[in-house]
Formats: sequence, structure tokens, C-alpha cells
Amino acid sequence: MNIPHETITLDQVAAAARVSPATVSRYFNTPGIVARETAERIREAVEQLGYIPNLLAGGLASNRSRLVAVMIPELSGSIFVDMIEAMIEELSSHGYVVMLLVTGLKLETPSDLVRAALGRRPEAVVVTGAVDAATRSLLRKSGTSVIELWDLPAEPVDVAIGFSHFAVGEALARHVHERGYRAPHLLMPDAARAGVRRQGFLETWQALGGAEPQTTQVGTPGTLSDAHAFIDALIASTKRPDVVVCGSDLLAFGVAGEARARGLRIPQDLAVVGFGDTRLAREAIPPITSVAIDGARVGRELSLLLDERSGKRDLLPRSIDVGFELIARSSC
Amino acid sequence: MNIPHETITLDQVAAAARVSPATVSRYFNTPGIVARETAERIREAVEQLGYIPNLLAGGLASNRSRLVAVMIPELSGSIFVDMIEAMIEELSSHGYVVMLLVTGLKLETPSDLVRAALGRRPEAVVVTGAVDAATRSLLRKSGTSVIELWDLPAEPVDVAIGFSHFAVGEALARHVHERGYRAPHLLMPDAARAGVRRQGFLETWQALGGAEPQTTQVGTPGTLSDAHAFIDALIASTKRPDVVVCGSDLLAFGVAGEARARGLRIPQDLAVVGFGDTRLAREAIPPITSVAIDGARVGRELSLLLDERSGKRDLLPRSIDVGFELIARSSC
DNA sequence: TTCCTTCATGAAAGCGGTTGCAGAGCAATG
DNA sequence: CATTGCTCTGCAACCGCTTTCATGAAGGAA
Repeated sequence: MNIPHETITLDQVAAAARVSPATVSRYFNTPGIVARETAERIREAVEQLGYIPNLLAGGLASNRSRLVAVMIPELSGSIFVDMIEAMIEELSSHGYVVMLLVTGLKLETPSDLVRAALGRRPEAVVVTGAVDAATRSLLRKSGTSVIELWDLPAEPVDVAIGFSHFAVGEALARHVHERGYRAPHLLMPDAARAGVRRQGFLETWQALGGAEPQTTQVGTPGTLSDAHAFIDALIASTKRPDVVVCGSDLLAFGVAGEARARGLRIPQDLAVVGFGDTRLAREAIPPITSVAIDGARVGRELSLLLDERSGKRDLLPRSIDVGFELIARSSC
Repeated sequence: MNIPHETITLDQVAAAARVSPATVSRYFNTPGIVARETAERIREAVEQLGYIPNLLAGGLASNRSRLVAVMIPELSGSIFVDMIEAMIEELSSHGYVVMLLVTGLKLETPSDLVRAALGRRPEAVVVTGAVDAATRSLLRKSGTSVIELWDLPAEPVDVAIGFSHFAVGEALARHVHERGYRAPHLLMPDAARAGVRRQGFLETWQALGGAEPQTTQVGTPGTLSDAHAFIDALIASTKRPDVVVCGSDLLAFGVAGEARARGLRIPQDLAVVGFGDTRLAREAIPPITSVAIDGARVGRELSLLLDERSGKRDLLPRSIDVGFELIARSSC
């Protein structure tokens, strides 16, 4: 730290190993084509000097930054966090580094943020929610891959990795119906995708012959306070649902917790279903039935895609369905 | 996206504005020294071409990556998340970009991860927890600033930004005592810093003439399940505490929630205190008394430090105390 | 008028790698 | 023995920007 540091460069390694810089570069990037004993000499030199390749320089020269920008509205309390975490780990193990852009909940993303990110020439920009027009055009112009997460839009901008929210709603309706519940209440954020899940639920429920469920909308994303307010209203009301289908685990958790505090038993007096399969759902008492998305799988698909795109660009927009899994627990 | 993209370079902007590349560079980096009307020409050219500076190249040339690596054990359920979020926002607004390294909970950080991060030549590496020896030596050799977060070690490796955990323990003891509670039970993770808080509490409590509090240790970081198990034990036990001082908001939240579900009133039958001032504490019913750390302030101090260090390195290791605030709510 | 500053800009040498191309060495083939 | 085809390595031209140094113009002092 304190001695103005002498940084080791590739040239020095090359000199130490008595080979040309090009060969050292190949040692790192295409190990297969370096002769065994040359490689060994280089390995020793690298080790001995403690060389760490400068990826800034490498990225500049090769036009491969191995950087992925992830835009996320907020970190704490976000339903994406578990997935982002899994994604980061997966991408890391493939040599990609994730830079996080917290865009804030308001729809408009400050374009400075995006510009700063694009300045790093990321190989992909992952967006988790709606993208405003300005940002969208910026991204389009930039030429990076744009990955839309958590949804399968009919016309993806570039690539979408996600699942069908409609199908989730469907599955939830089936599950709830199968378990014998007949008076569901939907507690959902007013976001687009939650809306699609609700739609899926409603249509399926109707097809199953159920009566029109009640619905409560809350702001995006739902908070514990929303859940508490909901239970307040529920207690006060005369016609009670037998199950609450929530737009997120946090909502479900809040509903279940507050219901219990008011003396209701879960699931006998009130069943609860969440969404996201976060630890909150897993560790609640009782554990909450939820819908799991395989975050690691998303990360894997993403790094696969990037590796494949490197060099020859695979230009077809497309959707990758990673599916979901309804995990039945004792809350419903 | 689909047309193999023609990237705009600084040279093109220079040509369009009829100035040399050097001047365009100065326009971005030291705007003050460019003549007003030249600047205007450049601004137009930039706008018209939609130029976004390549920070990879810039960083390489200037040896200023404006990148900060943040090592964090885990993202979901981490007590750091709120702070990290605030930090990211603060750093972003100063032109820094954060890359996140999720190191996993085990103490040993895979050195590949660190190496990959260092390859990007970050200006600082922020570590939130203990660092194993291998990583430490790697960092030391690399010459980047190392920022230890959330603690004020007697001998910081480089720079520490944090607060006194001992003082937090002290403040908690005072608060609890002042409110008239006399039988506290400490529910703490077995981590080093939580241990210091506990120590602070215990010593202060003793100084206040209180009887030796009970203590329960859980794994790091505490989980909801830990909290639930704790309440189970508490219900079964004959000598009950009147207040539970928890090592994290999550624990406090779990304790309060489960206690209520068992029919205890908060705080009359059992008071609860948390740590971290997360939304969980704020939104719980009743809201939970907690200790807030100003994450944004940490981010600010960090970017200040980095700006100051750029160029002439300020070589003194030092500690920056950002303090904390005990936020009294109705749970205690 | 002459000389010295100050201000704004340009020329060019890097920053630390990557990669297309060419060549050396060597075994296999005709 | 000449040719061909491999495998491995080196040369050198970039990648896109920053920054030192030099220069010309303009303004002020002597």
C-alpha cells in the first residue's frame, strides 16, 4: 500500500519466462495452444511475480469487457435479491463481473447512470423491470445485449430470460382449488407482471368453477405495512376469505404473521400463499407455500448466452423460459 | 443491436468538432480549461453522435478505473444490504461504479474471485467482514485501497469506515435500563463484532448495577428460525427476561413476531430491541427499537476519500467514525 | 516595440494488453 | 529429397483514451 506500487505487467512476465508477450497472453486466453513446457515456465513466472492480468487493458484490446450491468430498482426488500445473488455467483464463476445499478423505484432511470454503465462497455445490460423510452433508446444504440429478466414478453427487445407469469397464476389457482379453498383473496402489487399473474389466477379460477375472488391492490413492491393494513381490514370485514394469495413472499409473510398475532391459525383459519420462495417464506412459522424461480439457472443461461455471442453475434432476439416451481408448504 | 455496431470514438467527435482528440478529452475530464465556444462545439458533436466515452480505455490510460469492489458474504438477508444500497447510490452519483463480490459465508474467500476483481484495477476494495490471510496478502500486494466497513479496528489495514460496536452495546444497555427493564436476555450471532456489542452491553449493564444478563448465541448471521427457536425455549423456561436484545433486526423481528403469535404483548410482556434499522424493524407491529447506521454517509466518506487519494496518495491508515443512532420505537 | 505571461490547443508517446499474419521447426507423405 | 501440414511462437499493429510537452496567440508590463 504505502510504497507507490510497482505493478507487474505482462511484458515482465514474458521476460521472466523468456517468451514473447503474445505467448503469455495466449497462456491466459487460449491455454490449449501453448506448448506444455512453455506453459510451465510462464506459470512459474506468473506465480513468482504475483502477476494479475489487467482486465481493463485486455478488455480494451479484445473488446470483451466481461462485465455485466444489472439494473435493479432497489436492493433491500426487492423480490429480485435472491435471484440477483444467485446470478452474481453464477456469473462470477464464469469470469464475469457484475456491476449493480440501483435505479430507484420511479420509472425514469437517470440516464447518467446508464451512460456511466455503458461507458464500461458491458457485454450485457440486465434489466429487471420496465425501462423508460430514453433508456431503451440509449441501450439500443449502444449495441450491447439487453437481457430482460423475469418475464417473457411477446416481443423481447433482445433477449428475455424468465417465465410465464400467467402460468404461475394458473398453477396457483389449481393448487388453491385442489386444496379445497373456495374463497381466495388476491393481494397484489399494482405492477404489470403481478397483474398478469392475477389474470392467470382469475381466468383459471373461473374455469374451475370458482366464484369471483376478491382483490386488493397495493403499491409496488408490497410492504409489510400493506400486509398489516390488509389484515386489519380483513378482521373488520364480515366475509372472510379462506386463503390469501399474495404477490410476494414479504406480503405473505406479513399477512401470516399478523393473522397469527390476531389469533388466527394458519392455515386452518386462513391459508396463505406467497411468491418468490425467499428465506422469509421458508423460515416462517408455518413455512409458507410459494413459487420458486431458479436464480442460478438464470445466471447460467446468461453466461452461456454471452459466451456464445462473443465473436459472432447471435442476432436473434429470443426468449428463454426457465420455468418455475410451486413449492407447497404447510401454509396452504 | 442487430447491425454490427459502429462505435463512436473520441477521435470521431474530435473530427466533427474540428478540434484535436486531446481537447475533447479535456472537455470531459477538466472542463474548466476548455474555451467556452470550443466546448460548445464539442458538446454539439457529442450530442449529435451520441458519443459515450469508453471508460475502459480511459481507465487504462489514466490509471483511474473509478471502480470500487465490494466484498460481501451474502446479499439476501444480510444486515449490510441497506448500507450497501445507500453506498452504491452515493458512489454512483460520484461517478464510481460498484462491482459486487459475493464471497459466501465461509471465511475463506475464493482467491479467484479476488483476483478477478483486482484484474479490473479497482480503486478500492471494500470488505465487510473478516478477511482471510490469503486474501489479505493479495490485497496488500495489489496496492489498492482497502476499506474495512462497519468496524473501527485498533489497527486498520488501510482505512476503516465504521463505528464503535462497544459504544452501541453501551447505548443499548443505557436505553434498556432507563426504560426500566431489569432482566435482559441477549440474543446474538457468534460473530466478532456482535460479540463486541455484547461486551459493551454487559460491562455497562454491570456498571449500572444490573444483574448478569442471560445470553444466547446463534450462528452468523442470525435467522428467523433462530428467533423462533429462542421463543420456544423462552416459553418453556420459567424465568423469563423482560427484554430481548437482538444482534440484528431480523432476529428481533422474528422474536417479536413469534412472541406475539404465542400471545405475548410487545413490549408489556416482552420488549425487543434490534440492530440495523432495516425496514423490517420500521414496519413491524409494533415498530422495533433499533440502531441505525447511516449507509449513505459511509458511501460519501468513501467517495471523498477516493477523490482525495487520486493522484497523490494519502498514505496514512485511518479510521473514520460515522457513529450510530439509537432509534427508540414502541417495542422497547 | 520587445519580452514575459497566461491561456487554449495540438502532437505524440504511452497505458497493458490482443490478435492477424508469418515463420521456424519437425514429422509425415509421396 | 522435396513437399506438405502441423504446432508453436514472435512481430507489430492496433484498442480508445490521457497527459506531458511544445506552440501559437493574446494580453500586460517595461
